[in-house]
Amino acid sequence: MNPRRIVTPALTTPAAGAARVSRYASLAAALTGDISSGRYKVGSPIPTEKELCDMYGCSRHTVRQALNKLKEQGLISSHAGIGTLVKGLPDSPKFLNEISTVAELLQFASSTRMHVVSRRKLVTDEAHATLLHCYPGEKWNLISYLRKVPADRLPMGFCMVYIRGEYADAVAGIKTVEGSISALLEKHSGVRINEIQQEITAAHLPASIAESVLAQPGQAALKITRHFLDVDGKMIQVSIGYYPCDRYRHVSQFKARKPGVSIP
Amino acid sequence: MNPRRIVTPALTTPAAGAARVSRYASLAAALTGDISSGRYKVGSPIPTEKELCDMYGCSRHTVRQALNKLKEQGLISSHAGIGTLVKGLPDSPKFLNEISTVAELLQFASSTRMHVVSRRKLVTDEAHATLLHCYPGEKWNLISYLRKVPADRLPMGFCMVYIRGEYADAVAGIKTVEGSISALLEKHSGVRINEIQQEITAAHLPASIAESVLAQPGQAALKITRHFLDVDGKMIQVSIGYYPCDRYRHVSQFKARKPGVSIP
DNA sequence: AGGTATTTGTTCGTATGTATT
DNA sequence: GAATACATACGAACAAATACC
Repeated sequence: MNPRRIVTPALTTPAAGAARVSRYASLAAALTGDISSGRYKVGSPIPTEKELCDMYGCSRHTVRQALNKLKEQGLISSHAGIGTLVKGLPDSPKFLNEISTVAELLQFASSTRMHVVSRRKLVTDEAHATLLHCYPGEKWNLISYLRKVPADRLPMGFCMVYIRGEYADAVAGIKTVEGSISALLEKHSGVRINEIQQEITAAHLPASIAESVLAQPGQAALKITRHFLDVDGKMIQVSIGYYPCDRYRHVSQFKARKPGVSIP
Repeated sequence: MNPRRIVTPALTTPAAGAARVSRYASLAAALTGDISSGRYKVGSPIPTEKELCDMYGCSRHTVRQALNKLKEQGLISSHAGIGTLVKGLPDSPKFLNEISTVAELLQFASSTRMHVVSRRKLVTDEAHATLLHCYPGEKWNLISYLRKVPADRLPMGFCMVYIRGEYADAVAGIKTVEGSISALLEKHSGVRINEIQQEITAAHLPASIAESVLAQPGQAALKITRHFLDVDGKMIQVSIGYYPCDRYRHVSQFKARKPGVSIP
């Protein structure tokens, strides 16, 4: 039949006294590699448990622990009398960013407030059209405000918000706001934000903004640009914020999707 | 034979006829019930493996199979020396509305390459412990590299990656890498990254890094710090990257989920 | 159809290592 | 250092499901 010898590259030797990975974990990694490399093809059987014991020189218990890891990830399935079949290719894990509300995305706790510093109407030109992903000649409103923590002297940042004309009533006479502007829009006019595109870059603080936030011109700052779209893909609101370094950190947390849970 | 002591009546006795449910499955069901009934409370320990052996009159191996089922469902977590703690209630539906389509959270992926510039082993001190969320005295590896687009002269950024000692073999002799380091770790040692914490701030480019990336010292840059954790919450890898402004933009997209669609 | 060999599933036992108290 | 508790790994046996002759 076959030469009962180790044709397969042996497991990472636990030789040197350093901290090491468990045998079953190494075996699982090796088998995963063999599946993704095509050595074991989808739909075909992998070697039997006994054969794997011989190939890798370990006990059946260890082999089964490794196979269990692959089963948890949905890579294989096994049945008594049949053997173990490759069910699918290893998928790079998908990560979810767990946020539930727009307010959470904005990350400004309820402890911060917006203080409006200016407000004006405008008709979009070419430059606006590029920024707002709209056509020239549309009516929009522009509101600028400072984001502040009441206890702090220095504002966290300066923000400019473009709002499509028909929704601007929601923020008509407002001086200070808790929460988010998009929440105001949703409450007042019934638009439903369906998609948010967010871009974060580093920038040097422009002089005019530096003055507003009591910072040095040219200081490093986070520039966060967000586009808010409704279900039809219509641009509702665009915000551009400058946050001097040391006054704001953008934090997010991603968790792996559980195997078998599909996301539409 | 050994004394069949069945103190707890929960298990369907395997004796009579052919009640063909495995013992470990029955035990898992019993424990799940005890958790949802509040007999074992969230945050509190459940009996030790040995105690469960005695309570249910089965071997430790069977008990561990049952506990493994609960671990897969995220109900419990166990640690050597501590015991097994209840992590959450069964079927806790605490999932959220919006997802980030981060097929690549690390948005560089395929078109860019990492060029390793230095590599060393270290034993963590207090400062490391704070950064790595670990204890002083642990063995870690530190790899520094430049992220480059092959066609461009200027690198996108400079990155330092801390890797827990036992996983460092995966990147042992590597000079350039396509893709991500965490993918290497997963492939080589079988660790499964389960959670990523990401922090983005603005920073002024330190002189040493500015030199590496051919930029001006003090220039504004994105500083991106990421912590990679496995299912047990163990820190596997921590990366800190500096990306001068104009060389990299961090983009993400959030979409609302249809109301009523819940993720189990 | 029947019997046997193969393969995974379940369960026991034992020993040693590692992390924590 | 000792005791405790989980983690890893070896071995063995039998049961259940399937395949093959």
